[in-house]
Amino acid sequence: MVVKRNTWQREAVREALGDTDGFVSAQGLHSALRDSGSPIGLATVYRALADLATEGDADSLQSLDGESLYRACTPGTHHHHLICRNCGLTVEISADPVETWARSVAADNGFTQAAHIVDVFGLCAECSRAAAQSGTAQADPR
Amino acid sequence: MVVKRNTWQREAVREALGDTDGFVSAQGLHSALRDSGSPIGLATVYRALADLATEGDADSLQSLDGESLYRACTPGTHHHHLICRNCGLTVEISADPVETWARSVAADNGFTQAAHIVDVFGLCAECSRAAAQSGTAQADPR
DNA sequence: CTGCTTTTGACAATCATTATCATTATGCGT
DNA sequence: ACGCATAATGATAATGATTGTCAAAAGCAG
Repeated sequence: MVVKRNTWQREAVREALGDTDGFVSAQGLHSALRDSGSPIGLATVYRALADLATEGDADSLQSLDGESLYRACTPGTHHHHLICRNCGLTVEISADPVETWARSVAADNGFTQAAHIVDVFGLCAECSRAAAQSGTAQADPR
Repeated sequence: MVVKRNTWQREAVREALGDTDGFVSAQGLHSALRDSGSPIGLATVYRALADLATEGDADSLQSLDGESLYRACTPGTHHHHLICRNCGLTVEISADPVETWARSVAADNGFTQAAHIVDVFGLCAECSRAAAQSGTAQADPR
């Protein structure tokens, strides 16, 4: 691969990722695109996502059950997420204290080009209530 | 499952995990045990590891290529990692400011049972130097 | 020791992701 | 605008880690 070409598929992925608010799995993004009428292939979504990640236009992290999740990464707006592990509700949160902490910790250890993954999972107010009522407040994170 | 039983297999896994210094994949631990003469089964290693993780005796994180890595975890010590995305060097970091921040952010939004993912990626001192010299500071994590 | 129940372990099943490879389409030179 | 070299696509097979299954083999209480 010496020259990179522009295809509508790549753009579609980029756009779909941008339209999504929280995190999406590659598979999820693929079916979303399919539902929107795009006959895009699964492998292509994976490739596009990987490219976006390498170019810095997307962030990737691993979900608790091993899926790779992606999110659009608008340069300039850096924020994190508070995610309900039951209903999937996602709240954007800013984490200024964490930003500075991450930078200093990295610097203290001689690391450069520090990026960080910071996300908080929990049960949102509603799901907390539901869980508390249903006897077993046992919420298996898996 | 009402009663938990003690088997030599479970102990073997616990011990093997303790003897290992860094992180091990389930598969890696399994073959290590096999090499040591234990005729333990792969599925059992997975189960034991999962149990240890739920009991808080082990930490688990996902490697960059999707494997689940485990490590012995002294109960009570909660910490995060600073990982070199080039050579894989891992430094344990404590993140007290982040802990409190995570809790308060979660509480502010009505979330309960907050867990968090906090990991910092970067280039360690050595790799930074190497990258700076080799013209293209492009380090593909994959 | 006996019996009931958990645990094991070999193997099949699953799931996400990656490789394959023939086909299509893009970008550049003309 | 046309054609060509070649990168990109996409259907599908392959891979690899993890989990489910279930009969057989322990553990533990009495």
